[in-house]
Amino acid sequence: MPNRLTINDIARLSGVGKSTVSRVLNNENGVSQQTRERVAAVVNQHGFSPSRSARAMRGQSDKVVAIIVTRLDSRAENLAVQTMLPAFYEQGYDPIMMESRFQPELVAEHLQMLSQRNIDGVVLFGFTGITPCLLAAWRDSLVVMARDVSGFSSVSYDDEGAIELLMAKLYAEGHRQIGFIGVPHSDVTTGKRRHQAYETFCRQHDLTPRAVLPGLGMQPGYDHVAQVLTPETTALLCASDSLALGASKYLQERRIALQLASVGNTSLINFLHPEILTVDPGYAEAGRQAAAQLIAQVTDVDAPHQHVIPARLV
Amino acid sequence: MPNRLTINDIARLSGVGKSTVSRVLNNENGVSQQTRERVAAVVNQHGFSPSRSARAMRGQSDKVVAIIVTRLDSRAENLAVQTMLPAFYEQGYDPIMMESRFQPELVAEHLQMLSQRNIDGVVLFGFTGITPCLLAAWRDSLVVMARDVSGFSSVSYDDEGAIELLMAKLYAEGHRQIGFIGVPHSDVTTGKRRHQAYETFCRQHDLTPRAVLPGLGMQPGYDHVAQVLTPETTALLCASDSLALGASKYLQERRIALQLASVGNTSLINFLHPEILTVDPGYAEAGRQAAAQLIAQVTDVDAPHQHVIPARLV
DNA sequence: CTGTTAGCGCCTTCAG
DNA sequence: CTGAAGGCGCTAACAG
Repeated sequence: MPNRLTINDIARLSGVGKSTVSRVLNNENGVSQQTRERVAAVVNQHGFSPSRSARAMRGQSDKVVAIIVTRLDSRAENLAVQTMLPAFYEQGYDPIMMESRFQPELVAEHLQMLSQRNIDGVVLFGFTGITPCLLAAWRDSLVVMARDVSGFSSVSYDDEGAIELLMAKLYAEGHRQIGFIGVPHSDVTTGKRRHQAYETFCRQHDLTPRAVLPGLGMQPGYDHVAQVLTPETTALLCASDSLALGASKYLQERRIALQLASVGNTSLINFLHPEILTVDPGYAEAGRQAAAQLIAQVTDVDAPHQHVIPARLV
Repeated sequence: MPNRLTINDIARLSGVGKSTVSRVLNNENGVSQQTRERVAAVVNQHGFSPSRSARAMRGQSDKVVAIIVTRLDSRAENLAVQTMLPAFYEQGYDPIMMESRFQPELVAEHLQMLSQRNIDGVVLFGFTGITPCLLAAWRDSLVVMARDVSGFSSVSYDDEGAIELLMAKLYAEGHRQIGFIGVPHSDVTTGKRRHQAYETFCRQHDLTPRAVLPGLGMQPGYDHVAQVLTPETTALLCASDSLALGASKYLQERRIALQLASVGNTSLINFLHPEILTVDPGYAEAGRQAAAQLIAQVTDVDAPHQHVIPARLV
């Protein structure tokens, strides 16, 4: 692993000056085809690669980005990160990872730490409590995931679309008593938007809404499903896969047969409960998009931009 | 986020030379208390932090490590990484993450990429197909997780101990017909060792072993449980939590009541199936240990070392 | 105790 | 088209 060769060695080995080697390395023009090939040969032969630190010191960019997830074991975020990583690597960026655990203070600490690293940019998975002022210093080099923070780039999911898709499908299948289990409105996206989309659909189709908003997680799902169930209920819409998991456990225990539907298409739920109707919020695409957007932004070819990923029934 | 101050600025601002500032920054001795405090004040006041690249170039390390997980959504690995990250950050190391997806070629590619990055060290979550020669170049700066590769540092789980713990408990509860569902022996740890520990316990306690080794994952668990069930079977031991999840789905569907036991204590399984007897292989501790070992090793205060984390009933 | 002087490996003028 | 010379921010000798 020691890459002890330097640009000087390569220069000597191929009988040219360092600047020429540098030009070849950076694909600059102003080098004869002959020389270029000769240098390239030596470079490849020795598996030489320029020192990133030296580069960084000269220019600016370290080519390092950070990805701050809420929890490492969030299935949804995993799916996004899974496409994000390769996208970054392809462009020569090294992604370092951090966990916020839904704590704004931890985000602050992490960003603090990152600012001492001369990081190029940050992808932050948003959650309740993230405020613009917390991120102020990063206006140009930050992409928020799953949430839109005014003034910042973001890649978010189509909450309304996802709910509409599911509701329309349930409705088409004949369901008229559809319960909803979600997240408090303090969570704008998973909470407020999804719930409102549900309410809206109910209103437009003359259905009686019955909703409960205990919050994210399996346990809340389990504990609170009962509250939206009436003897007539035939279907239940869940704002997230963890809620669906919890709710479905409850229903199974009570032997209550209900058509479940949920936002969030993960392998876990697909295996455990293939009967659940799910919609893919586009995690994979969101990951790619976030990486692309961040790179575009820090490479100065793009301005902050709000991007919404369309949902897709599966 | 631009840390535009340099050591020179600090020197000027506090009326000393750069070397003095450097000494203060690195807590070296040979600076009067007076001067030290004055410089420190200026540093804090301006929130100055030295450029990592410049430091790295001057011969110090980059303070960057890589963590190569098999899958970002492995619950077991998540738990280990969750403790590993803070451990690295505390020591000033930036962890970059990669996914191997159980493909040795991908590991090779990643290591290749890392060697051009002048990385300090690597934590690699092992799997079948990882050979010493693949890792040869990293002998001194690599820690393998969950597997021991001869000649390399490793942090592994106590496979035998975990199985014994579970079997002993099942036995103590009166179970005499205990099935086993595991992983082929090509996987030395989760596969061979756990299965053999099962066989050994059966032999020692005069039980009739009944095992099937379809491989990791929920689907294999679901598809193959039936093969180890007899009318007399009262308990089933699973080599991993995903197998347990699969098996338990099958049993639930068939309304077969069985005491399940499984290696792998994750919140998912604890919620979904609290009735399953689980043993914690010590993921959290393993993560801490791996980080500590890697740091000790690259700081040159330690030699490669095989570490085994004890299992613990929960 | 403290300042001065060299580079680390690279990119970037600037001459040739 | 190419090489020589500087300097990025920092640390490590070496002088005072």
